[in-house]
Amino acid sequence: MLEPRYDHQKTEERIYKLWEKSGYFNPDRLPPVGANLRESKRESTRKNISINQPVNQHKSAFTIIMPPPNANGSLHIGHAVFVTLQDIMTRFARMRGKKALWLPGADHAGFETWVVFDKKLEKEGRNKYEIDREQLFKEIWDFTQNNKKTMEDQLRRLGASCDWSREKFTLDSDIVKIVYETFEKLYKDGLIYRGERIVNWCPKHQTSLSDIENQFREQEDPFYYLKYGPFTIATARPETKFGDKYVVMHPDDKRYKEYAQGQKIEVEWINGTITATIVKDKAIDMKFGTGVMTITPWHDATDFEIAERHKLEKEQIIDFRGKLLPVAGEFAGMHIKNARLLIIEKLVSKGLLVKTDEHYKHSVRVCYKCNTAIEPQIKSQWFIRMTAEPHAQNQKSPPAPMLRRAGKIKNQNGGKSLRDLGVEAVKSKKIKLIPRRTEKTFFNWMKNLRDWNISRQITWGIRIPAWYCITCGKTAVNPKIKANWFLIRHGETDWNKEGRTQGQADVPLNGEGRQQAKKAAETLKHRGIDLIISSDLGRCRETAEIIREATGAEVIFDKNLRERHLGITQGMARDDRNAMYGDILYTHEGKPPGGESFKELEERVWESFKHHKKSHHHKNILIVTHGGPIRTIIKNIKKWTIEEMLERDAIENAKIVELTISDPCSTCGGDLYEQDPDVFDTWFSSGQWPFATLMATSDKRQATRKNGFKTFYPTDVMETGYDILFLWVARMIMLGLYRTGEVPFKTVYLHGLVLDKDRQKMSKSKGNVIDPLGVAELYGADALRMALVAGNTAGRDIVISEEKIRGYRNFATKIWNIARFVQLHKPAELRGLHADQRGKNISVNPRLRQASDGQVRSNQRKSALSQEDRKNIEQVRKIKAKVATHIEKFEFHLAAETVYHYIWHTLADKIIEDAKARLNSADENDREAAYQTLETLLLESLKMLHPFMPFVTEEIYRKFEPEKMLMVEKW
RNA sequence: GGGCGAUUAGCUCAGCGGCAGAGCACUUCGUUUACACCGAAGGGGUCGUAGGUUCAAAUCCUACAUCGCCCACCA
Repeated sequence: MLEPRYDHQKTEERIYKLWEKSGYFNPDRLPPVGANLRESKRESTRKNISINQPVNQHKSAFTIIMPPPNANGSLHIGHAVFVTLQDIMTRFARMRGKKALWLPGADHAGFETWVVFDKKLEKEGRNKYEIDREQLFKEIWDFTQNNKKTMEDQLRRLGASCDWSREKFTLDSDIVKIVYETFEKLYKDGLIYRGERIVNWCPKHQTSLSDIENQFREQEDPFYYLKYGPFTIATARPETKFGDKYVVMHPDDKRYKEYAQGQKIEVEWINGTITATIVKDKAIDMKFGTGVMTITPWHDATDFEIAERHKLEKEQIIDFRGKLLPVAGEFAGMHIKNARLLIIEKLVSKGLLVKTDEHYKHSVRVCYKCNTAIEPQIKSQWFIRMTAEPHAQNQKSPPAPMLRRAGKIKNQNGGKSLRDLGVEAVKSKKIKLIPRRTEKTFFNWMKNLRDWNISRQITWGIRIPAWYCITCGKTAVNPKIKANWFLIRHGETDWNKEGRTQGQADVPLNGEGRQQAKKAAETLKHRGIDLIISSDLGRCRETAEIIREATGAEVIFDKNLRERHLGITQGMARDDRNAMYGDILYTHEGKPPGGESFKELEERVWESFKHHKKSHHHKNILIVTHGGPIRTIIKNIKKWTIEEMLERDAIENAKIVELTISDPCSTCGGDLYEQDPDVFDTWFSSGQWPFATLMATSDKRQATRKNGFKTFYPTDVMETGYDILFLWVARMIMLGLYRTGEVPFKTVYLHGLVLDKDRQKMSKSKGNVIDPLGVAELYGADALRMALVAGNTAGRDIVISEEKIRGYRNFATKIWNIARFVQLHKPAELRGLHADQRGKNISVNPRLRQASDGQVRSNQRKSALSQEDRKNIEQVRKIKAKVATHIEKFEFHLAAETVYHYIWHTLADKIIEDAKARLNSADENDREAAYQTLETLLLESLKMLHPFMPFVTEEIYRKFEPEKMLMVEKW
């Protein structure tokens, strides 16, 4: 008997476990159609099934790839929206007999996680720049893995019927491999290039960002009109103006027709007289200001493009931390914030400031995460070419130099650009966006696409698979890596600390040195070191020993890797040594009394290195040695002169230098490479998510998985928030089409943001955040799901309030009580019988069920049903069909409201009320018919409510059909 | 500057050519016998404004007003 009140807290977890245990989340393990039996019963009934049923009737697949939540926090209410909508579609498809796959995952979320983790470090009083790259990566890895685990549990709490056996993380090695292949293919097709181009630099996070990772902030700044020779130019950023030596005007501007392109004039400028060159360019707006401007190509995108067009020189004025470079003269080294007013003062004193507009309003690009003003910089970065002709949409932009070889470009798409591929897929309706109006937004954005910078200067992410030949700099994309070699200097000694010359003196590590070695060992632990080759001097030997303990690699010693012998200077304080022997020490061939020359060291060490490389080139080797030998090795690889080498900073204690060995470089024959230090923009990897996940789920254990991609791709629906239409959806469309030749999904359903009942965006600072798990705890996941669906259309923001959720909790109780009522009125002769027995003995119920499915109607015991009964059964059939149509048309709100209305205001308020008298009737036949009708209506209602409120419906269904699972019942 | 959207009951929103709808809130009444997380009845709207198309407009078209979102290299 059902409890008087439905207790979601006791039920939901139990039901979820039941589903998960059944294995039916995995479409490969769905029961044959019509053979819906619980796990425990399966074996015993298998024979029966095979006689009557074909083994698998699940012909077509239905696939949704879950937008992988960022593994840097826990789920918020926005996640609950996607869980609800996607679960509705998946459960509906499953009940419709499809091989329904909802593939879950999590995103490492490169920059976003980096920002979150950075804040965490700040709180802990740590600085990310002082943490070793490998160490930092590992910490963030652990952080994301923990979050991921939490999120998985949360998804379960919300009832997500996704196939956990296929779950993927964006950093899984099989995913990374696929991402690398895409990168390589793009490179070979000429759609990806590395170039010195202007990028959006966030000075706080010290990385470049793509164009869409910026926001615009309106602000008011003083606007300075400056005298520049015969012209007046205006700027809001005087601190960039030091190097301005081009003055640009529109070619048609009559005011300046006396000036010719290329003409040179002398002008008095901030730090003295400079020679300015006249440039005529149509990018100038004649109506703005004086119609003349000077340009700063290094720090402004427009200026950069003008400079590219006219092949002008570019000079960096501001460094990557926002400080002025030597070109700024007396202001060099100052932060631009502090320098600005001082520069203005100087301009005033030189009589160069014409006037100031104090209230100039303009929008400034800011980092979308930290709101710091973006500082455009020129940097060598990887870009994806989005358009057929570089910047063709914009006559102001010429082809970037690196793209001049346009003629060579070829790819399988008949030379179509990524943009064209995407636009055509949507235009031709191969991909449909819901709501339809977002297609306009999509086209509008695609029209103005610019090349996409995918390099990020952060640690957290997928390292770009580009290696550069250390000797000549040639690029090798995704090369076959034979081995990784590491050079490490020993840890600190007391002599290091005191600045005493060590040479070959046998000095032990100090405490700090041992700590450094341990830290390095931690880092190297995961790098698969096969062999450690160490200098035999104590400080190296100890370092090697510490690393051996962590990595388990064997250690061999090599005297030839010792530090340079410094003869009588060994033990001397550095200053004294340099005073006495500096002239000799810092030349190639000079040597101190009793010591070695640099040349001798170099010959000894380089011979040794070459020897080891020859014998161990296929192994991962760690060489533990000293500062001198490491610099020597690098000098020889890079073919530096001794002067070039001496210019470089000394190697720090326990500093690791990484070298990759691959096939010899086709240009110089060298086989040592260093990897690009940058990682991918997260969206480059998540843009490949639909095909990457399916390609990667070819599990060795299950033969059926091998065709995972073939069966489930293209996927059916991509359901996500409209806020990432450009960031993610557009990229998936383009990369999916490019890589697989097919659309990644047929329909895109975009939902809105979740707002509170006052239409406010939820934010932690406003304190109006609704925690979906808290709500699920309080009112049940079913109630939350219903509240998120009802009354909301695609693409519109979703307003949710506690009252609304409470309303649907009441609904769960309502249907529970309907079930109680029905159960309570079960005629005595039907009570205590199991469902299948009942079927055999009485066979009323199955017949009714058939009728409700609109199938053949049996004449057997027809008289038992009243006219009204038949009408009611016909009605529920119609309602169910209507609900199905709504779901198929992605009108989830209408589907939900239809079910709600039927159950509450038709089934409960009318049908049940009308049935009360008959259920107490003296006529046994009538009583039975009334009951059977009600039970049928209830079970049909449960079916159509199930995708929306899976827990309570499953729980009730089990009370009536203990052998069956509603989740896989036929709709 | 360009694009997209919204304006319907007190609130949140559906409806998008055929008698103005839902949930919540409100009013009145009811309830021993599935449910007060309930039931019955009810009040409440010139569908932003002004034109137009149509037999018929909340719905289609055109302006306007107000609000919101997205995109954008006027120095």
